[in-house]
Amino acid sequence: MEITTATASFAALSQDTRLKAFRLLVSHEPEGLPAGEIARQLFVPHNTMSAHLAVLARAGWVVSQRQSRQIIYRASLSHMDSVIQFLLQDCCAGHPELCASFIDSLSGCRVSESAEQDNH
Amino acid sequence: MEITTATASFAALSQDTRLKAFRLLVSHEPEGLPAGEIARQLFVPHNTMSAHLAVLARAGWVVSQRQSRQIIYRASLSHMDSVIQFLLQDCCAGHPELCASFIDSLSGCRVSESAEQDNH
DNA sequence: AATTTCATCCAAAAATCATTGAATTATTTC
DNA sequence: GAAATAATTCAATGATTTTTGGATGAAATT
Repeated sequence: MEITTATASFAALSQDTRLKAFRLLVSHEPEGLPAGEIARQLFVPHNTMSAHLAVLARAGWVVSQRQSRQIIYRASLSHMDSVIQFLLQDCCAGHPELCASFIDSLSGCRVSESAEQDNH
Repeated sequence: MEITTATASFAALSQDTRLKAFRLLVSHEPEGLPAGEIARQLFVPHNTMSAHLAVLARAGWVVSQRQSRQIIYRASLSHMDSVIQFLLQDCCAGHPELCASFIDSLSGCRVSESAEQDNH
């Protein structure tokens, strides 16, 4: 990942409404939510929300798809994965012990019941 | 992690010089680097760098410690861990399959030789 | 084809952030 | 204690971002 891609990604999540919108979309995977519904749930005017969603989309955090009159937004979990990889990169090379403790802290997340495939 | 802590954290890394400084410090763990040295390596005036380091410190990405005339900065790997946890949080609850693929992608990071302890 | 609904685009004002010369503080050295 | 070194703080300017009223676009309904 390029450094400019990374700064743009962080900038996109550096704003309250946008971070909340992204998290909302993560919690609504994989169905997604229409723009207006996101605005409603976050108590933000639609045009303001639209501007924020455009920033998130430009940065790669969300993808959108028209569905009749609505535009459905979805979180891009693969982008999230890329950003996390980027952060850990230098660390894993020089300090594998952090990666170890990090994997430990993820161990609460078991993959037993749901085994779905996802393609975004 | 509070949402305002999270937005402040992302804002701190949303600027080229600051992101580079943080990565530089990650790659210099655990010794750290003095402020002036960071400024020199990134070709930034010291007062500009000082302002950026203050932002990183306020957000929790770095910690500093005076050592005679210099102020040594170090990356806070534990803060990085917290931010990543925050990002994955909603995901692990609802979509454990992403965490799985994420753990997979970390598997290249072996912890065999270095087994140091770290306390920040 | 006019109306309604859902959403984006435009443009301008307000707010926030980045940069840097000059001044200041803290520490060591002579 | 004066000079030198390392870094921060101050203040002012320039640049970017956020917000939103109003206009426009795209699809469905009548």
